[in-house]
Amino acid sequence: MPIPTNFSSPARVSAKKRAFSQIQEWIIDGTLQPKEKLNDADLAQAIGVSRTPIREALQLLDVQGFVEMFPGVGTQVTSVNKEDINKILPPLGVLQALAAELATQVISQDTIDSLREINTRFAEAIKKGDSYSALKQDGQFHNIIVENAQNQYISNSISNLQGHIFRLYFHQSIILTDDSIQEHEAILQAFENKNKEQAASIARKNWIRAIDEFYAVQNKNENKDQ
Amino acid sequence: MPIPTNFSSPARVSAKKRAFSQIQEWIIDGTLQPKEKLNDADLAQAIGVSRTPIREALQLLDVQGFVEMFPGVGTQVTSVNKEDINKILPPLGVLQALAAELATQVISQDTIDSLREINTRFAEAIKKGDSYSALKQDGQFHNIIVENAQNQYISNSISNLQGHIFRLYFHQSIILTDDSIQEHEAILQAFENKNKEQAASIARKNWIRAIDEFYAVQNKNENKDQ
DNA sequence: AAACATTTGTCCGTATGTATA
DNA sequence: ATATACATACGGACAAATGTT
Repeated sequence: MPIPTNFSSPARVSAKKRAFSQIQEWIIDGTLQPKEKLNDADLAQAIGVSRTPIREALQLLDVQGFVEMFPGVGTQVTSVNKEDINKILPPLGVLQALAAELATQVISQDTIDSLREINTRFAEAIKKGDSYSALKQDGQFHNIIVENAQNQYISNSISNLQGHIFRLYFHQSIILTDDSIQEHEAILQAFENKNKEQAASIARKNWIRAIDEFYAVQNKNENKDQ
Repeated sequence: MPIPTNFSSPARVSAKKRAFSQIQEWIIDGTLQPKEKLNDADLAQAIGVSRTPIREALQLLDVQGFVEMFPGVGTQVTSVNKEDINKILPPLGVLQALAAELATQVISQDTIDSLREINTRFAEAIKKGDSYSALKQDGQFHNIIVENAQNQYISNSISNLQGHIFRLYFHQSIILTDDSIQEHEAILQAFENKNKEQAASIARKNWIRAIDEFYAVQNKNENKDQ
């Protein structure tokens, strides 16, 4: 009997991309733990491809900072220091602020309206305590702004950082509070007023504030941090 | 006769890294022209390695935006629109500003002194009209600041953008003027005064100003720009 | 300290898929 | 439209390098 190839492939997707998405997902959701050593042969067998696409995927993950490759030695999942939130949010904040500033000049009222809808769903998710959904809505909100900035260099830089944010979420280092709801609305009003400085300022604050909140929660949950 | 492999390898370096550096250099200096189609086999022969490290190098260059890979079709050097300077400098500016802000709190007087020396060499290069040397000194100046910010996420984002700046230089889209000399000194003084807001503000201005100068030169050299 | 075992880095062959005649 | 030629994506094997007993 001939081998039933492509028995259940919903869409044409390269082995490399499959490997990349799968490994990234495993890292973000914690299936692959920080510091865990990655063996390409094992991964190849697990995902059902050869070592080549695995290696290629790992190199991309290396560039994005999800794994660390030591040439000739091995590859391991990068450690996720919770304090990294202090390192990720500032650059993400200034880039998002820049994106908001640029978007101000070109964003349409239609887009602003749909952003407002997203913010409504975001608010609902927060109220329900569905933090995963909240994070996704929040991500979509900001992604639309970034798209409107129409700058590939900004998009690339931001998307690299975003992956790490999601990962920190799965490590319970990030919380989203209802302060964000009002800030989102304030950004939208700045858009409507074509006030780019204000849009940038609020956008940056919106990201930086998460650092303080992170530590507030840390101190509440733990007697001592360090 | 056996093939004399590694006839002149000064240091142990992987084939992949050699391929990456070489191809990137060729793209930046214009040996490989924008829109030029890249063939793995040809590159492999030219560099003296097999196709695998070539492919791996091309994927990294793809992530960095130097080449564009069309799966199953081919790989080509990305086109370099001179207007891209408008897109690269703003994110680079805000990231460099952030780096300067963070560096302010930790930079030592020794480091400031050596930055001052670099700025002197930068000034000399400008006076001599040696724009390549000027660009390198300028790059080193800012790299030291970035290192002092001690934030890997910022460093990564910046280094991605920096490569494109160098490439634009080779396409005659970038000029450095002596305004930068004073601005560098102003940044150093802000460091000495521990004034992080000022350091950030000047650093950003230092990068953004290049956009205006670019257009000033454009308008001087051309009668009309599109 | 030396030989072993494991894993990585590299090579090259092949098949799938794309563009062209 | 079919067939042809070609480049790419992937697979599997070898060899160099590491660290381990």
